[in-house]
Amino acid sequence: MSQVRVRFAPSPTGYLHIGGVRTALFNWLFARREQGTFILRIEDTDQSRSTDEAIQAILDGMRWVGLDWDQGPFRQTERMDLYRHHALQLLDRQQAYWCVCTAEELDARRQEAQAQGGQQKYDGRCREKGILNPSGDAALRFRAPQAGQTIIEDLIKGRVVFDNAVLDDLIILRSNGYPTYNFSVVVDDALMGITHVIRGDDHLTNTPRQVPMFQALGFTVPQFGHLPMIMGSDKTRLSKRHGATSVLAYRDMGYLPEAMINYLVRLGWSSGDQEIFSIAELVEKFSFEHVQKSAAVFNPDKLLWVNAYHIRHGDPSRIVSLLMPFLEQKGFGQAVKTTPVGWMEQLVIMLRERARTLVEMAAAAEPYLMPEPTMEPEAVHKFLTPQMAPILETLAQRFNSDKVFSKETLEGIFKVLLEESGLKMGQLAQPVRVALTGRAVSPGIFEVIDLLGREATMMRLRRGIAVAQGVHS
RNA sequence: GUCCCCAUCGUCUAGCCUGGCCUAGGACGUCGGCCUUUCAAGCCGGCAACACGGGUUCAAAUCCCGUUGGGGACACCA
Repeated sequence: MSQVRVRFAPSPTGYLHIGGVRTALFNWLFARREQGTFILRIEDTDQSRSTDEAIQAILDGMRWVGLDWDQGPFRQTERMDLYRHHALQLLDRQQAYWCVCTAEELDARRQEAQAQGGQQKYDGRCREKGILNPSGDAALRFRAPQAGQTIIEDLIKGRVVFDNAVLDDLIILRSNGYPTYNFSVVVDDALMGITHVIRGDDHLTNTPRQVPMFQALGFTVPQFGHLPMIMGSDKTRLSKRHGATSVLAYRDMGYLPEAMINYLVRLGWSSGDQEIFSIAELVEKFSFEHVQKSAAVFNPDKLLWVNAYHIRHGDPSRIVSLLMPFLEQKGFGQAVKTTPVGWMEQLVIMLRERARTLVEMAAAAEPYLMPEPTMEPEAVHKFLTPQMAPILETLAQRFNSDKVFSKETLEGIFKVLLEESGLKMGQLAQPVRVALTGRAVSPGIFEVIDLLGREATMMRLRRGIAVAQGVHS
């Protein structure tokens, strides 16, 4: 049984795009499922566009979503000798030839052909020149087959047939000595023993160009699987216009990596009616059989829902640690450090029902992390009225004299007071809520009291009473 | 322009390969209700799709052909 070897091969020309993450994910899932090897390769042969920052962003993004690689990251610029060696080998075998047409000439001819509506491919004028030692700048071209067909048995699309007549004599070595994409991929995929090339279907038409190169080089042709693309709401290729497309932007917006993975995998893949998956479940269930052939529209609303689900059902201690950077950003770093872990977990459990992102959760956490939470003016105006002051005072006294200060006894105190005063639950709970949190919206009032504990509850209640009495309003 | 891919609710999809169980299922969103101390969460329900036209067949969302529509590729970018 031959071991599965797959790769993710991004070019470092910008941040890591979520479309790229999905491609990486499918490769990773397949590798893990088959207990194969997942390789990370950086395709940086375009010197003018590749940057070190982009490489860093790719690695950071991959690490954040948890797609760990078994080999690499390899950089193509460190493997130049390999490409040159194999290109020259093709030259020796006359499967490649030197072309002395300049980029400008080619450009002009292409435009002319386009104007006349003709085929936009290299006219082959250097094909039979037999140039052996080009004097000036020259590029090496692959002699592509012009007869017959190239047939791809795609893992996702099925059988795809191309007439070789449409094949161009691609440049494989630029005049600056650098290999071009279609050639370096072939050499690397072959040398790295890649068994399955899983990539976006924008590469489908590159496949018949690459297959003859594998053959000319004497390499085994790998299997191919072309994933449908992700599109924006207007059905055009997903780009910045549609919103954030960098994975790290989603991290910063408070999305969980597992939610990102869960959402992305469902974009083009399914397992019956199931919507929520753990990573382990995905590894167990993933297969190309259920990968969709058609493109999918990215839906931020559903991603948000998936994220909220994972926040609600995730391990609280994990959510606490993921939440930490957002709390630090708000200046609560110190406050949290001196807070017991168990208390933080309770806070998260209390807040998770109404937070769709970690950013929302951090905002909701504020009143509980500061000794004197800021009071929303409208909430104060509406609920902390002078006539509420005596009732709150009574409540405070009874709370204070309560021996155990537990959720149950406090609820009892509340009930008795409601009966005595004739107030409805909402009429009492809202003022208390504003006194304790400064807001008109919060988790259940007894949960809040329970989390705050006697001391903080009493302090805040007193402050609320003062506000209600008009000490400042 | 040439080549290639694709086509089920607004969106993600199940079903299609191996026609009948489909009055087309689920999810997001949306609308209405329940629950309720606010807001959520949860629960119940509504609206909403087989692109079109021909075949094949007793029977087609499912098979075949065409049309239309969408996407992708045609660089000394990847």
